[in-house]
Amino acid sequence: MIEYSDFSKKVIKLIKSIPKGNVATYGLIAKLAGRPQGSRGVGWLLHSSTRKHHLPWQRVIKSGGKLSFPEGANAYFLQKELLEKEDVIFLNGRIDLKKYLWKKITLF
DNA sequence: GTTTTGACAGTAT
DNA sequence: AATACTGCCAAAA
Repeated sequence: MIEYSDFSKKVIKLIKSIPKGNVATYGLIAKLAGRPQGSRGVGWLLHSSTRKHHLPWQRVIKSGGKLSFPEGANAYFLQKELLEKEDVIFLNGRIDLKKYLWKKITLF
């Protein structure tokens, strides 16, 4: 049975490990997965694997704390709402990465 | 095996 | 600040 690449598996695992109330950027995920510049692969995997693995895709955002969708898109508001439900507050349309960026610490 | 797509990031203009 | 261009990676067609 063919499986995903190590990169993909790591990405999936990492995303599943994002604690509630935290967010991660594509670049960060890619970096942790071993491909510092594979943010696009992460994005692809994310939307592609979300069906198979119930991934918290809403916790994965673009650099700078911005969502991956243009304002006005239905998915944008959906994601925003999901995040706010998890105590992630939006400031001026962006997330405060200083507070919510997942640093892979999880030493709660 | 080559081309296309995809929910990106970084730099330059 | 906003846009354009480039670099990068993985999966599907």
